[in-house]
Amino acid sequence: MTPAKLAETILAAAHDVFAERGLDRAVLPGMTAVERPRNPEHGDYSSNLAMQVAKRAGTPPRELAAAVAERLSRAPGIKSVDVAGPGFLNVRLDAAAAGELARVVVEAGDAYGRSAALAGRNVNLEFVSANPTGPVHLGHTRWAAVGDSLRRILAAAGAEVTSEHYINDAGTQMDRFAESVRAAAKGEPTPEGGYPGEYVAELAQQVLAAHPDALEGPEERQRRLFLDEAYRLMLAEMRASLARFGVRFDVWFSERTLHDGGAVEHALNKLREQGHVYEAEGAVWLRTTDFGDDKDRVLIRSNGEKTYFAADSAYYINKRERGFDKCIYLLGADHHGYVNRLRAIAACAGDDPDFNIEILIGQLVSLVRGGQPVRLSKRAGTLITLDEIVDAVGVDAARYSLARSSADSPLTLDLDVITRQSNDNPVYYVQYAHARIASLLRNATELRVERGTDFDPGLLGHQRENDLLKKLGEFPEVVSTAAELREPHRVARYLEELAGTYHRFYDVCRVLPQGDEPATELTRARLWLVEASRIVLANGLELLGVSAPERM
RNA sequence: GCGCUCGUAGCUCAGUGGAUAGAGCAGAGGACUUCUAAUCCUAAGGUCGCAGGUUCGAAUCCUGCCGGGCGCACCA
Repeated sequence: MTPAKLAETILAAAHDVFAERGLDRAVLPGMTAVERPRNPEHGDYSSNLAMQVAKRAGTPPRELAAAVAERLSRAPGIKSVDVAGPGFLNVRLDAAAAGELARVVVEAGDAYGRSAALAGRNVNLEFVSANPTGPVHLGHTRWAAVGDSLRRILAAAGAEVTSEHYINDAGTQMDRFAESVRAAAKGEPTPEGGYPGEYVAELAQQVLAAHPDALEGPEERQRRLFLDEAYRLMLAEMRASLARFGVRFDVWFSERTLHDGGAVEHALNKLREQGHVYEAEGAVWLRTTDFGDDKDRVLIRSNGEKTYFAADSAYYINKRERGFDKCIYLLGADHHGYVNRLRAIAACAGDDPDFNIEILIGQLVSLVRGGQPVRLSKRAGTLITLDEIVDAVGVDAARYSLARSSADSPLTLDLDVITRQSNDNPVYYVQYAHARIASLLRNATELRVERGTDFDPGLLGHQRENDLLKKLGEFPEVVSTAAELREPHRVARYLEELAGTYHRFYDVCRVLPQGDEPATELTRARLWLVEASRIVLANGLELLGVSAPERM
């Protein structure tokens, strides 16, 4: 029996009790969930339903709980129901009902954990959106890992997801970048306000290699050539770095196309129609203060140039017109000042800022090495790139360590630890559980022991088997909760718990026959449980973009 | 100054109002004739930043204070 099924059964029992006693059934919630008590004395599952509704039902919680318990204990698959504390219902399942879960998981396979929780949602998920003026670096990496996992998790919860990377390829920063590359090609120092990094010199060499005459001809031709070539090379490098990190972007959206295609004009007109645009001091403004921003924002400067904010507005409106009902932005805490103005764009466009736009703010990653904080700076050359991180620890360890903690919490990475690639990273604990299972299954094949088409779930009655079954049963809810709360780290934490539960099972429950012993029904039942465990570990790791190794 | 955000074990972090606050790592002790010991078991480790409040119940919600990070452009 799955937790969801049990919750339904409990709710049904409560409905019966309410009907019997003539209580108002509207007091009961439409859905309820069961918890897994930490203390094993509190049963396999517990429900606080009676306490939640007692007050409004006008019945003491313990009395209500006792009545529900009496009915519930007669339901199939239920071994016992106790009322405890202020009104908890503590439920134990039959071994057979619990063991059935192994079948549910194995038969679902890859699909175990998927749901329709967010079905019908058409989501645009924007993250990273690094400027194409430098390599993807550590500052972006957390959002790459978290964003891509979120993409996978939202999709698993049934949402239609498009991941998107915005390219700020218009404006003066691009010109400064191109001029920095050109200066490097000429062997000149970096211009004022330009980009000094080593990568700039490398780009310069690449441009010269492809175009030996790049520094000849009219100034304007040179500028254009360096702009086009440096941009093309830099963008290709960014795409390669992110692809190597396992991050998929469905759309790379160029800011230039907004300007060239008239989308900015179109957006301005739309905002005007909604009545939130005005002119003052020679500039054109959006009255974002109508919707919680602390000051109005300029769309067109008095010199006629459109602001970055105008492009942001156009981009949002463009997304909505492409059919996305939810636009999610993943931003670092250094951009939290944009939250109100972005929400105001949605409101000014006539949308619901509490539904159509969602801005997730993540805390920044800081670094220590040798116990000393490391400050990252493009200028000082202490930038750490995504490629360097992957070279040092590999994709799995990097993605996992960034995705396993809540984006809300400031993260401190110790470079000494992370580059040591030791067991300090819990990813190995999880992966090892998968590799151990894969090894066991190889041995089973060698021994010609097969899982077969059926098994007796009642044989899975050992405490450690029960623990494992319960943990496997949690997975679908972990995924849907992670999707609803936009918190991929929940999947990682769950996998660590599952791996631990599996290791403890493995420690005391022999699966395969030893020596000349024959395979038994218990062997087969445990093979179903082991395969179910492998499936959930693999499905969970997939959601994090981390590999599930066959061997370690 | 205004605003946002974070504060939980020595370290890195979980804990969407529930029962005795958890994990990993580090440190102490134990288990290899191994279905992979990258594992398991035992013990130790806490003023959940501080002080009030809300309620049957608060690490969780509210207020104030303290401390860290970040942000406050007709910049991009």
